[in-house]
Amino acid sequence: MDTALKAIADPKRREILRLVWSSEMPATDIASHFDGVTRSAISQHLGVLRQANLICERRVGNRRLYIANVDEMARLRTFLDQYWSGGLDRLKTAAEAAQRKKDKSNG
Amino acid sequence: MDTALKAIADPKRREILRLVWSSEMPATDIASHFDGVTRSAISQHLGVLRQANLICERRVGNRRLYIANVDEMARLRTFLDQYWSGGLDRLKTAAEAAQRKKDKSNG
DNA sequence: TTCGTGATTAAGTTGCTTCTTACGTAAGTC
DNA sequence: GACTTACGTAAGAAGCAACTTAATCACGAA
Repeated sequence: MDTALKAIADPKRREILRLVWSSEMPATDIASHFDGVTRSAISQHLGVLRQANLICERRVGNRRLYIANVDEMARLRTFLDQYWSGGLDRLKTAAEAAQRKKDKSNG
Repeated sequence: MDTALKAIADPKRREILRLVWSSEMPATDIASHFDGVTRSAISQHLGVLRQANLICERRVGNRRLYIANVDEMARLRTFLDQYWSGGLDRLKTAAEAAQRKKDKSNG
């Protein structure tokens, strides 16, 4: 999960994810969306995204088509949602613990 | 926004944020929650979080109390929510563009 | 003003990221 | 087979990130 978070922390990689969000795209097309960066650099970004399981690769003849891994994206989103709501959970847990302590001292 | 994303990409910093999520905590207490890491290292993590505007610092006498910056957290969360739903927006925009093209060719 | 405590900052090490150039490989074209 | 296209991988440079130790700063107490 940490790998995925670090992967989307990079703006270029977020942009790549956007490009392959809803439809497949070959590596060359992805790279051509970025000016002043070599194809190799993009290929390495794709490697990072693949390692984070955020994209899927499919080989067709000469080319490799990439598309976002929606499931993993959803997992990441859920993880973050749980993190955001973690503060509330913490408060709740603390309140419950306090209640138990109180009950114990009163029993 | 990028700074904030990179800040929360680190597990130690996420843990720190958790600690100061709902109530202030002095730096020493924060550091004591981490084994095998010096106070200095934690202080530097606090610096990163402060630079990302994710925590607020308050000086009381000798000590510095930290607490999460809820507003900035909310902004970050919104940013990510918009990012996740960006795929749908993309589809929508593409569909609208296609529609306009169609209308134009028919008009 | 001197001392102790809480905490950051400085300096330096180690390791990771990002990038480029150069090379390698597999699939298509002639 | 020779050549091109589409890509990944290797190697190395430059910069950044995380950590440690040592020095420093801010404050309160004596």
